[in-house]
Amino acid sequence: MTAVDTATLTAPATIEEFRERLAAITDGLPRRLRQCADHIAANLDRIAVSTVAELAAGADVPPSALMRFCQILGYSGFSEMQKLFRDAYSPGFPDYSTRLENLKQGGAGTPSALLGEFIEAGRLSLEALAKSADEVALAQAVALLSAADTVHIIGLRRAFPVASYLAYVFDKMAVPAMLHEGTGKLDHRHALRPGDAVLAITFAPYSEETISLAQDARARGLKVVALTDRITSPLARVGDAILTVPEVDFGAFRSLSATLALAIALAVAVGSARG
Amino acid sequence: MTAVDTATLTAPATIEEFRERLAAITDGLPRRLRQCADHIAANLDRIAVSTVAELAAGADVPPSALMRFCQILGYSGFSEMQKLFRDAYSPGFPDYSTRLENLKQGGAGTPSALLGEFIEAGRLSLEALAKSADEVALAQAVALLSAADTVHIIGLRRAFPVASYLAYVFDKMAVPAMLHEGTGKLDHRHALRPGDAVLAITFAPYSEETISLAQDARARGLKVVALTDRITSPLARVGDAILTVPEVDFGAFRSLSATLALAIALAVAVGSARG
DNA sequence: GGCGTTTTGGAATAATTATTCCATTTTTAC
DNA sequence: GTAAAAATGGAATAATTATTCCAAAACGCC
Repeated sequence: MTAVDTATLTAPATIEEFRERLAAITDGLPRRLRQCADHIAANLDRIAVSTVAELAAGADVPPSALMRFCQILGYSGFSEMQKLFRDAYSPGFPDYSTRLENLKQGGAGTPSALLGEFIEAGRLSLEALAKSADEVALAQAVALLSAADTVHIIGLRRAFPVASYLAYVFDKMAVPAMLHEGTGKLDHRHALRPGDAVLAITFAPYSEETISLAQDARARGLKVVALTDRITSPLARVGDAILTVPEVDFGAFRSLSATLALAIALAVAVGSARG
Repeated sequence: MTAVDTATLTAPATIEEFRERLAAITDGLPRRLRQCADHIAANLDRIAVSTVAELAAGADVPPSALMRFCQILGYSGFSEMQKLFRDAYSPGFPDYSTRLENLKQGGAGTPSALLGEFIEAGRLSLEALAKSADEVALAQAVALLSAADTVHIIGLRRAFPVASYLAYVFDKMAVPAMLHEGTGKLDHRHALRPGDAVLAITFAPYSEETISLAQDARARGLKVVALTDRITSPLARVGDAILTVPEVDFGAFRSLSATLALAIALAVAVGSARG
């Protein structure tokens, strides 16, 4: 047997474990078995509703290779593995996908097709956010902003809609907040006072004004909450709490669905925390 | 045979048809078969991943009763019926829902729970948009705005983020556009010139300024595209093209996911149509 | 209450699908 | 280049699962 059989003893019991195991063993697998791994990884969602023969055909291997693969993963066979996916199967239901197909069918570039793409991008972003959201960072951010006197919100360009919605929600919830828009090239920096906090939002390509304001606030000892796209963003270096949001772009534009969901949750949580 | 067999000839080919058929025949079915219908209706989402025996057990009937039921619906047997559900199965990622549960588990009111709710609201909105989007109205709206000289965008309060994102996208795509924000109570109404078009956005409770601007534009012979929540909205009366978007609220705040998806699709389509 | 009709349950069978096994090929190590 | 080890494909078999069929039960009608 291969070096892999150290892993043979325990079969993954959740989809998450399954993913990890898959990633861990894929390298160092012989050709046919790797084809299995690749195809399985790319079609996790179809395992629940496929037969050995179908999956094997998709991976372009004989059924027996796929059986071996299941056993390497630690299962007694395909059926046992499939059970995991059948139990976890959640209905991403129904006509939704059919309808999406219809929308896209008009052909690339038609308004309906574009709409279909943006809907899809939004949905993927939300799902990714559900999976990746950092609960600890979110709690931190809520704590920082709840303790602040005034919340200063800054987000320009593509981040501006988010900033303005935050300002709206804070206003409705009676949280003292100020929206910094670059109108008239004034940066209203003097409005930052000790005890305040800054909520800064920016995505690649990062806007300088936003980063500069955040740095400035930091230097003056104010707390900074960063809402950005990656942990490697320049904003992440100056934030006391870092919230990252995975947004799926379609074409040049991002959907903002995930970003807004996170932003509202943050704002509402802060609003309730302040009573 | 029963009175039902008039329907026997054609088997439902989509989930939607299946639903209708089910509803249509359930009354007037003998006891065991009705149990099948009820259980199937309540577990549509598990058909793809279940066996005859499992479903029969769930409905508390012998397998043969379930087989008969499938045939009454017009299928050759269970397998053929199941195929419909296996094919239509849309990849709603397996652990997405698990993770959502985890987020919500923190307890009502915690930041994570809120985030979970907003993600869910966003996703539902997007799905509803996919199902309800009016392709004809969208095409009309694109045509109107593409033909305009300048596009005037107005959306206040909760609609403002949408308006500002539209302004951003139009700018990036070199479409002449002007964002009307209420700054300083100026309404810049004189900026509306013959040949321009207005893109107005408002949701209940509808903002007067937006409606007033739209009416004014209409009176002057400009084309008006309305982006709103219902067909009965006051904005719908003054629009040359009406786009409605079903948004799921959570608490007092709406997710905007669906609205933004529609808005970007519209903007990008207009951008490409203009060259 | 008896007779024709419909419905029912379960056992028998057919079809499909998973799994094993081993002869053959390919790779690896020397 | 050769021998040992690993990987492979496919045919044979086992297991599961779907489907049919029919005797028995329930029902409706007169």
